[in-house]
Amino acid sequence: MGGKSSTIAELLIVNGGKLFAQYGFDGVTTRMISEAAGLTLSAIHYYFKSKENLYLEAFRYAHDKGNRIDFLQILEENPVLAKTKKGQAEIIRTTVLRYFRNIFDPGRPSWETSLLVREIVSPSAALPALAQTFMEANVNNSEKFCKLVKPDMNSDDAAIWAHTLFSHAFLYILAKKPIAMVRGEDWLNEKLYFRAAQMISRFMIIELGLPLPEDLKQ
Amino acid sequence: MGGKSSTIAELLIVNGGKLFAQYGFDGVTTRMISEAAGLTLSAIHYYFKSKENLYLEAFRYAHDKGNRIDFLQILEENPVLAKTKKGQAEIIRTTVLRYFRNIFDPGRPSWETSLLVREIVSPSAALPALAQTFMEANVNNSEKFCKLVKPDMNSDDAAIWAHTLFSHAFLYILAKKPIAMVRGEDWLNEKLYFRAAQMISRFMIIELGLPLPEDLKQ
DNA sequence: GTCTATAGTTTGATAGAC
DNA sequence: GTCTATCAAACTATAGAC
Repeated sequence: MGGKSSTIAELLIVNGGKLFAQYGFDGVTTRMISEAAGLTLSAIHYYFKSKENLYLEAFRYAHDKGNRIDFLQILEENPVLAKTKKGQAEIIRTTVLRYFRNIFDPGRPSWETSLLVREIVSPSAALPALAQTFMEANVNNSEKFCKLVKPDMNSDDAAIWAHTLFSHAFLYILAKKPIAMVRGEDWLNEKLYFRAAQMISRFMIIELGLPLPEDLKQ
Repeated sequence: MGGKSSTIAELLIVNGGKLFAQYGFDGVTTRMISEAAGLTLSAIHYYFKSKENLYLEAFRYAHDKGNRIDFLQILEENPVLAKTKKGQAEIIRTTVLRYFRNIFDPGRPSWETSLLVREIVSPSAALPALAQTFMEANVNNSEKFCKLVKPDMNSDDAAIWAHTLFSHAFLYILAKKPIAMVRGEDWLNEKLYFRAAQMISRFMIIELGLPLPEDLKQ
């Protein structure tokens, strides 16, 4: 039944999560996981009963570790910002930058994020949980912010607007290997993520008719 | 040895390709494919020797069927367009629209596109071929066009600029199911793709400092 | 060429010694 | 709790009848 904070259980969750994030549920065997953890196959079934159960626990682990970052969050921290157009633009710029920083922070193990994203691509029994929390917060809150700035905004357009941020992150998380093949191993570095964040926030700010901060002007 | 246009071989390729596109290589068994094709397991090994071989043939099939759509293509069709800023904006708008139309045309089986995209997410032995042709044409030609319009454009920024289009398509192809869960089954329809194409081309045109066509103004 | 039957592995999961 | 040994099922692939 997935011991809560047992060292061994967490060892299996982390090693399993890394492998699931990289190869997907079907691409990983229980033997691969137990070997990576320096244990035998039986350990998995002792702590988690089944492979699927281990996956769900790894997913929950990754899900709980993910920081909440969306447009409403910064608005909650500093409600005054929302009152001016300049402040609203600032919310966008800060959110996009935080979003990229959080996802691509090299000092933070990124398999948690990859696992969540891979669940979107290859849905399993864990998808409903992901849809209700992660996507709800990201997509729907973005839409709420969008309509707060521009009340007459079409609901579909608001979603597409938000996708500009998510789809870039989605691409950079999932297509790391092919991108490295085409553009070189070191291309997806911190500097590039910063430039991407700049361009994306520039678009999102202009699209909502807000004034562009000085440092985002071309 | 993959018979070139034998009806049975193509039947296996199409049925296998559809399943590979949906569940990935590891998520599909040879029995699933042969049953879907109304044949027995042996047919696969008779026509293609191995499961991996069938996958590679299905990938090649999907790859060959994919129409080339990139910014340089329209420029080749109508070289005069590139000479004015208005024409350059037109190239962007037309390319983005064609790109979305091609990918999301309901009258066209879309498993070919899904299979190519899934190869990006879960690379196999077929990735190098994909990287050298599909991605080369899409990403690099976009960069070339970008620099043609704006010669002093930073090379990294040009790539990020192009990713705006690709990442949206990437998201809508791969995240169909979770998006349907969050926003409803019918949300990703033709009308939405058209609106997405409008917003994306609006961004790409503005970002390059080109004049916005009348019908793209908000 | 397409089938049935089956070989040879690998998989997830279990039993039982310690 | 962790191991070795093993099971039953599913897998890819092959052999051989027709």
